[in-house]
Amino acid sequence: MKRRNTPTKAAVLSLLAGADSAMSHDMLLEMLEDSVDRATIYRILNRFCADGVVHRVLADDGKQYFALCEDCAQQTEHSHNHFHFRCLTCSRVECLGTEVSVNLPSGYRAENFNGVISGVCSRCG
Amino acid sequence: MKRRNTPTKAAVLSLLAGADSAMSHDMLLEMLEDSVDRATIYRILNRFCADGVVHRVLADDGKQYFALCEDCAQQTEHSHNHFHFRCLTCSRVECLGTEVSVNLPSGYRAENFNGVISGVCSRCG
DNA sequence: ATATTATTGCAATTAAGTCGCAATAATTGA
DNA sequence: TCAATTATTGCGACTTAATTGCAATAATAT
Repeated sequence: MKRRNTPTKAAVLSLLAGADSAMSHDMLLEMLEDSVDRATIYRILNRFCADGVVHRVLADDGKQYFALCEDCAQQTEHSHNHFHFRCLTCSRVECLGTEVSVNLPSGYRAENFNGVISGVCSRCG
Repeated sequence: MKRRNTPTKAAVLSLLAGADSAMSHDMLLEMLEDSVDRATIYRILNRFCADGVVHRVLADDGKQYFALCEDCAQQTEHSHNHFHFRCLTCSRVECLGTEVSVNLPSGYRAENFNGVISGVCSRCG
């Protein structure tokens, strides 16, 4: 399963790189002006996740949002224990820098972290 | 919109009260042996949420889970800043007691907190 | 007992995401 | 450079979670 470079893949990547917030499938689809099939975008994003290029956030609106793994790319222990903030007004999903550590009961092993706080951001408040 | 007491509402409430973990729609439906319509359960749970009887957790499997607001019932500031743990093996969603405080950038106002960690719990690990 | 209206059941619908499969197009190697 | 291999795409159908409209039912108040 060696990965190939395709125009669409590159386009999605550059959109994510240029974005100042996490993006959903619809947002990407819209920005690509429907020149690409929905399923293709889903698949590209899933591959990015599998490859650790991007991380996935399931927001409390039930949608998945994706953001580039910028800072965490170099780290060996690839953890995403930080929160995301979803603005109920402008519906932007942005990354809150602060890493959070939750100590689990003994015997528990964490595999995935998903923390979302929704509310109103400063520019909408 | 004054609330009425119905057998189904009481049944759902007692199931939630007796559960040691958060419950999803399907789980409730199954425990009620399909004697109640799906939509009814959804509506009852949404009313419970609106009334602050129950809190809703959106887990990273894309499903909603509901748990009684036990400890937090008496508090005036009704905050749910605690994590839930979803076991990937037994798929139980349980409440992690520890309250977490995330400090937002200035000008941000939090409305909702949704924190889920998934992994393997002690009895499955 | 009766009127009011919240709640229910049913069916249809929305929305997010996935999947199978044939067609297309990156890559690899001669 | 060209052909072979196979990852990727597009299309459509499908799955799953949850919501909604509406008529029928039943809990409450008078």
